[in-house]
Amino acid sequence: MPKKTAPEARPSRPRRPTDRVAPRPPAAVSSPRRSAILALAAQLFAERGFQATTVRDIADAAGLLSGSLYHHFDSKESMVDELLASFLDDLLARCRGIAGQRLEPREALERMVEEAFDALPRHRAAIVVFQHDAAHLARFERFGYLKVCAQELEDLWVGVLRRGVDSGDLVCPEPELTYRFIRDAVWMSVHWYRLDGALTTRDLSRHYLRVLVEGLAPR
Amino acid sequence: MPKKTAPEARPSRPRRPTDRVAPRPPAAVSSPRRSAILALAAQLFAERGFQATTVRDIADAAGLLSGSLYHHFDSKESMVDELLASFLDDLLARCRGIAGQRLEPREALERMVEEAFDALPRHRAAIVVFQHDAAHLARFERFGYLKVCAQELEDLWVGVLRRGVDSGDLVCPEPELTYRFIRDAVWMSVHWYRLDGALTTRDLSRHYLRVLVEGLAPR
DNA sequence: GTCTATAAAGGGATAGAC
DNA sequence: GTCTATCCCTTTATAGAC
Repeated sequence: MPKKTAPEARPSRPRRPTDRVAPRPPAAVSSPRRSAILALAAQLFAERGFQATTVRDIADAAGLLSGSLYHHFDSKESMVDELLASFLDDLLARCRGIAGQRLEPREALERMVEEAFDALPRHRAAIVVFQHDAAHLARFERFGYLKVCAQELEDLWVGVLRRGVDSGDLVCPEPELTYRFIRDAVWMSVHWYRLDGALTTRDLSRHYLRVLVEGLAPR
Repeated sequence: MPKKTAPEARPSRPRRPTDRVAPRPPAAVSSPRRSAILALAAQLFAERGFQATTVRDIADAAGLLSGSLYHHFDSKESMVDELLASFLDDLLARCRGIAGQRLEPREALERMVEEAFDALPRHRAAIVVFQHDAAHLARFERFGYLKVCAQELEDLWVGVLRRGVDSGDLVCPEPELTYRFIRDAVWMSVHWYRLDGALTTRDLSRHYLRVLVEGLAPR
């Protein structure tokens, strides 16, 4: 995979007219075929990582030749861009909703955790890709929003934790550290949680909240 | 990066005499130069991911041309192999030591968490690479040991948790789930923990143990 | 909307001179 | 132990026929 050309905002080859200037005139902005291809690409990105997935892999999965993909998408980057942006849009909207309701802090904490596990089945591939490839992608201008969104999420979470500390509802010495602790534990479950297993995402959120809120020491 | 040839146990090109049959006669098995190159490679793997790091990147960092790398190492794979194997050897030895001491379960839990944070500065690059690339590498025969080691680690941890439940020292409804919870929260910190920051790894382990053992609800 | 064919560049790895 | 030079393959992406 061409490390220097593929996921770069400014390709090193001479700029061509189609280089992300317009949404590529002939490509329908949205179609069932397009969505299906994106879903397949998302699955492959999640399984192998963005960089290890070639456009030929995607084309194979969709029953096309690689060149035909470019009728639907500008580039491999565009696909991962759409995938991540729509995930973050959805997640942020929901978290803003919860944080904005001014629930009791402990209730808000629970709702935030439940929300994350709830998103697992809907955004499985995007979550995996975000965890695996966001750090790399975020180095390119086009993906700058990844950092912005992550920061807003952190702010929403830390706000909830702080309110809990202020009200005496939660004991949490370092809200930023605690946020990372929760975030990492919760989102990493996407790597091993099986939709077809015995556990529902509700079971998972209940278990994680129990450990998180009650702790491992007997009360 | 040639997806099908690079990290594969059986390259698709015709098998050549040097294909991992012997440790490549002329290459010194260990030398300061070799170690220095491996350290540089490890850093690059951690920063960009194994696949996104080219042998030319590594050679540049070492002040060599790419061809010269092959005097020291068989392949890019061999480098990541050495990196991961030596990390896992060290970590497993220490965890076996702790688990084998038959400490009080709560004490053992604390020692295991401290051990993990302790390994952070020593094995920073390897931990990042393990998290980022192990799933992909483990699909190839050569890296089968990654799964074996991960399983042994899980067994050691779950053993400690189970003993805690049996003795009433810990409340932990699902030891496997709890292990994953702890593992993911602890090891993910490698992505944001800064050695040169205000927090020592000891601070980190204390904070995480507090949340984990005492919980966020006031006692 | 898909295919054929191919461009342009980068990838891992090798051989042999020095 | 490093360099020169290069092989051979894969990659993303394009152009134009159908």
